[in-house]
Amino acid sequence: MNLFADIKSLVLDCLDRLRDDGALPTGTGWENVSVEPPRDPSHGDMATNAAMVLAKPAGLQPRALAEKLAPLLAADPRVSEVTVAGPGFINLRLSPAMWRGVAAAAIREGRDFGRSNVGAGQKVNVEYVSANPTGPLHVGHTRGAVFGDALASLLDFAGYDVTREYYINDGGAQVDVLARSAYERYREAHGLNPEIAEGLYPGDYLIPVGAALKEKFGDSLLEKPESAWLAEVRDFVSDMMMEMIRADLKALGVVMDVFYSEKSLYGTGKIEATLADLEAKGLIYEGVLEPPKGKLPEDWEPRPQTLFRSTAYGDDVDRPIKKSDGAWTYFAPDIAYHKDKVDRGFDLLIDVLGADHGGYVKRMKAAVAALSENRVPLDIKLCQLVKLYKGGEPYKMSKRAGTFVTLRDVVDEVGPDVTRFVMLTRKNDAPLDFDFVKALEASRDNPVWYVQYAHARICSLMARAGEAGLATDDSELGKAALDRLAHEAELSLIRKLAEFPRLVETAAGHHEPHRIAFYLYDLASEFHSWWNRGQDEPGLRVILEADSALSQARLALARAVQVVISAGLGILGVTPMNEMK
RNA sequence: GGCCCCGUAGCUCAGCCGGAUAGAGCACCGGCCUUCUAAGCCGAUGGUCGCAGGUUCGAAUCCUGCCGGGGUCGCCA
Repeated sequence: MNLFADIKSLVLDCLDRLRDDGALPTGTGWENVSVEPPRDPSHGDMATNAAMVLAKPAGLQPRALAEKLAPLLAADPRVSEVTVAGPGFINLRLSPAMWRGVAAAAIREGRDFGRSNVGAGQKVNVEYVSANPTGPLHVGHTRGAVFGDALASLLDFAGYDVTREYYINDGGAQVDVLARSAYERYREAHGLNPEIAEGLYPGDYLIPVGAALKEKFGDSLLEKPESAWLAEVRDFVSDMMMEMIRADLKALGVVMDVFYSEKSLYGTGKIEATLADLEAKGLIYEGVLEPPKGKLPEDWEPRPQTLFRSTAYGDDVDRPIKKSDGAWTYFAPDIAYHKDKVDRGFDLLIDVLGADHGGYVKRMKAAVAALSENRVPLDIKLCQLVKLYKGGEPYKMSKRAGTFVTLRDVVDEVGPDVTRFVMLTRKNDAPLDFDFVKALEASRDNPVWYVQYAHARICSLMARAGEAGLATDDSELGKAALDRLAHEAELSLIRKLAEFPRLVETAAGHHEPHRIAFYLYDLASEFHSWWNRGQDEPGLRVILEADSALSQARLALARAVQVVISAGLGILGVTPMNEMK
């Protein structure tokens, strides 16, 4: 149930009637009309901007239009009061029963409360992590993993048909470097001194890989030229790296639907077909790029290359898809990969990338626009840097990789739930400070703790209520006399609950899962505040010996809060805690 | 130099496909609480929304320019 959506459709119905009566011109759409909680609650329960948005096409003053619309709205039994205010807002007050119905709906619908169908089953591909298979995932990947995963869940909750996908960059030069690095560890496993030359991967995580190579190949690769072992070692090692990465992701609770290998694009004609597609559209030509503006790189020289006319789709310059020696640039398989996504019938593509890929956005959007003939939108979400701290001090150590902090380091330190929540307490395009100490702190300024605490507190309350002889199962709570909830703090809490379905739609529409985290913090805050009133005013406590009907009603409200916290955390991939340890 | 992101209270940040008096936490200040239901609660102060223009009935939000911070910029992906 979504009360805001219900009232919005009421507003739209009334607008239709005004149009049918000739008060509004035919052909005008209602897409800019919104129904939302007013900033100042004293204005009412909900406000619509309909009169202001439609004043111009109607040829009326906003307030005059509002006066026409108001009586139609007031005639609806759900609406108890309508006022026209300010520049033309229409403020609605709903009957308290409507609001109480929200709590009942939350209990009835459980963790499906707030589920929406705005996505209308559209097929969305969310590509995230997509780290090179050359080592363990680090903190930066962790943020992308959490963000992408939460976004995917959010879209699913909002009615999209979501595919979670990982693109394995196993086709470029970096996997050759990986193979050479692992070969040195293989030699090391035979008691030889490894030569970790400049440019090779130095991390200790390759030592067991060297041992595995020894186990598989014995000494058969020693003393052989690189050409004899490179391909075999490369495949073996990148498979091992992917195993490790999958395990890392699993530790964080991330499970992909599809792992798509870059290598699989080669030798299948897919890249060539993509090129042919673009060529047929007149977007491929041989040319020489202008040098970059400003300071010229020292070794700049003009080179003829095969170029993609990305400027035809909003990019700043055309981009090379072949190097001057005729080999593909990394961009070519990436276009082919995105063409494959388009061909698989997705209605929307989302790529989650690190902020250092910012320069890549325009060309990829151009490519997808060209390939899909503007049918399939591509949204690229860039995740900014994570800065790690420990009690306010910068934290850089890693036991495993030596040079960078890994996903495992973080998860081992604070657990997957805290990792995930904290990573979502900032919007993706803002840098994130992650403090290992603060993340585990039991205080109000730690959002994870504060939200979990609210949930645990309710669990504890339910247990006590049971001991006090009150019914705590959903079917009984669903029958509670909610009309006993009359205190302002209680109604305000219910109104907060009612926002959740609307928030889900907004967050999904913006592709911004962090909004769920912020909402949960607000909700927890509101709940704790209500709860704490019982300290000073015993009459506001949930469990009241003298009034079991009221107790039951308050218990139902608490359950509704619990349900929404649980649903929200579910979207973020965080397990609600039943008790604080 | 081009492009992208960011700039909101002392600090950390929400809010941004235009809407009413710009919100939260921390810090600071003033009360309360010190076991009643779980690790405190209530309240006050605090803002030229980087600057300057523009569009609009209305701009933190959209457009242009500038300032400051970060990222990125042809055979690395």
